[in-house]
Amino acid sequence: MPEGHTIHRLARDLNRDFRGVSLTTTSPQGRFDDGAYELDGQKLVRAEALGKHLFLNFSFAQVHIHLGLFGKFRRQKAPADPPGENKRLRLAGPEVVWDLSGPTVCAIINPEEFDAIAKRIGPDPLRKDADPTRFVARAAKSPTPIGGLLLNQAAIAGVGNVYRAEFCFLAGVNPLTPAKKLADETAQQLWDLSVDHLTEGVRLNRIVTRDPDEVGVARGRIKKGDRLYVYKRAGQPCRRCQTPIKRDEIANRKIWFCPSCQPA
DNA sequence: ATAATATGGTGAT
DNA sequence: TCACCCTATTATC
Repeated sequence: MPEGHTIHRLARDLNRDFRGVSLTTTSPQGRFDDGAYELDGQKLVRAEALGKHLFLNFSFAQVHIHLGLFGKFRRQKAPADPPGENKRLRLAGPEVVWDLSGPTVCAIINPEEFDAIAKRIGPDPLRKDADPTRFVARAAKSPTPIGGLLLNQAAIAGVGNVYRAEFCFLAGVNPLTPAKKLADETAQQLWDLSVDHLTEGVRLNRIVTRDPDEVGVARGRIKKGDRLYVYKRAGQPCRRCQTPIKRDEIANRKIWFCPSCQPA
């Protein structure tokens, strides 16, 4: 399940497999039949990620994909298994096949629609063209809890529920703190954390915020269950101070924090 | 076998 | 703030 790193990694992997390749496209599920028919036989010019949005730029069409909470892309070497019931889109090249299931969005869009999305979302820490001052300035004005602002894709694009909780911990910030009460330096620190950790997320294709030195192995070798500081660890001891981790809710989503390392 | 849960987002109220 | 959409995996009976 996807935060921004997943989508950027996907764009990279799809480019490696399919950039410049003519693809056979089908919608085994049938819910994207028209689109798949239109794309069929076109070359993938480039896959690109903007926050949690994925764009597949074909020779004569652009596809917008958003995985939502459930969406997945899976890769197989050809020859591929027969597609199951729930494949919205199959992209088949001569050597590799990618299947998309469960997306919130999978649609052909026009340039105006692309521009509208690009304009709507905030700076993306995984993009070189991102402007962090937009995030810092917005935080300085926002009465929203910082734990909520970090989930707002118009404020910072690509951060999800795992990273938002982990970044607040790493910055020593209580997630309920109104964003505008934070020093600009703290907002900037949250931005810097997002750049570092999302980049690591792309590299590892997984979320690992834990300091490898604490565990004594490389970040990529940290075992499941040891990779995060607070996410889904309610009641368990803080990895830094042993205080039991607390759970709360911000913006309809659960969030976890250490009441001692992240005081109100 | 069935229920609960999940790294997301939209649109109505 | 809430209901709802999308699917797969894990937990509970």
